[in-house]
Amino acid sequence: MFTIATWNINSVRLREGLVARFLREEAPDVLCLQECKSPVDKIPLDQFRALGYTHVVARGQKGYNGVAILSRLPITDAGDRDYASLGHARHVAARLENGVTIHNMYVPAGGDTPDRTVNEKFGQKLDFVAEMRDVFHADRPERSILVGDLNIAPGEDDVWSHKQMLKIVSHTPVEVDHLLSAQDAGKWVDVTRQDIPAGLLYSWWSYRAKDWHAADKGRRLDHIWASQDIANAAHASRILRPCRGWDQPSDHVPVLASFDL
DNA sequence: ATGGTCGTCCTACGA
Repeated sequence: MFTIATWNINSVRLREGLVARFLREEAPDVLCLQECKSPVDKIPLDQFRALGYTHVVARGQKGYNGVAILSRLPITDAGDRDYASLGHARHVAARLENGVTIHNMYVPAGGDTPDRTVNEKFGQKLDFVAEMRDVFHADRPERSILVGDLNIAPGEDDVWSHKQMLKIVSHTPVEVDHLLSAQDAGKWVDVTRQDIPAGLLYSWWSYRAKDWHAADKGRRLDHIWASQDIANAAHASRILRPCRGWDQPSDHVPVLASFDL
């Protein structure tokens, strides 16, 4: 059995202490981070190594984006892909010794206006997810786990108000269609919803709310998917809402799952 | 309808 976690950390350098606290308290075998906002050689790894996370596979750039996989199990680098040819550090893959491949993804947020004719970023987001669909269609994933900040909340219970979110980037029908097509092309199973099928579920709350907890206008943007062949090994999914209340928090909280593999 | 908050790095820009 192993556990995997995904967390958009919104600067790993600023929140090194929060990552260390999470690793001490939850001790996942693998932690996938997004929005590290750091070149790989400036990620503060010493504290993570001291906690047992001695294996690291990462891609980074200065100031923006960046994905990292920290593991206390041995992993090897399984490459990356420049989805939508943006030149951004938004994907990296690693392989465990049991043959499981882990994809760590950070899908573009897509800007404020859900119209690619006036907002280039929205088009890039759709193109990114369409390329995910094409890649999974051409080469159907096996013994694979895909995690990350997909920046899309697909279900009605993945947002605080389905009706009020229909024209808000992250929950528009065209984005949801793209994401579900990518999921279907790879025969990916949404592990979090397999484990917790009913009810509101959020992994992100805006910094702009006066009282994020009271307003509770959240969205489930962070996901753990498993390929069909290993989906029945997944269990014990959790979303750690309390992390949003930590000092100087990320606007995202960790999502976890366990696999009997 | 609007403005609200962060992080990075220099002044906006992306989220």
